[in-house]
Amino acid sequence: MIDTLPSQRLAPLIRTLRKAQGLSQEALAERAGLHRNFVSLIERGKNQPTVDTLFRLAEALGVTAVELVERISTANDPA
Amino acid sequence: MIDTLPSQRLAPLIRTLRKAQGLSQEALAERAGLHRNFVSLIERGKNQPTVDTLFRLAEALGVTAVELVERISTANDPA
DNA sequence: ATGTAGACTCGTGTCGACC
DNA sequence: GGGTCGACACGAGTCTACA
Repeated sequence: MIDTLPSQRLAPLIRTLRKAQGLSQEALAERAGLHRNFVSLIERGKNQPTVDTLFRLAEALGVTAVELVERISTANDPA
Repeated sequence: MIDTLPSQRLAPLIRTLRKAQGLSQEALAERAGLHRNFVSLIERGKNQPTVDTLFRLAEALGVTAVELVERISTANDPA
């Protein structure tokens, strides 16, 4: 059973993957066609993305959306 | 390359899976803790869910969120 | 049982500025 | 480079009602 909300598990994962790519929030935002502030909010779990935005973030991070979802679906710490 | 938006590919898939479970929109909505109208909008591609809502829909459909995302990530028709 | 319409609340997502 | 604030447009999500 997963008690934490997916979006809360997604937040730190985005940050981890972004740093693994050596990207700044600004660079990630530009790649994903999003605003810099929004990336900041997502990484801190203040906002959660919609489905389309999730896919754009995944692509910008160089991973598949499936990979993102897999990692926030596991019981272990995704980051 | 995937030109169609994920949310647009998700729409018919939700409907297919729901019918495969023999559920009405109402029943699915109740299971997922959503409103009946919202399910109707999603299945017709008028609205797209957020990440948390996607997970709740997946669970209510008896599949994993990973499975949903896998099927809307393929080049083939997910439904 | 589904689609649609309207009205509503609140969150997503943008933008500029500042720290 | 990142956090935060305020303001904004628009979309997510609820609800009632009708076809």
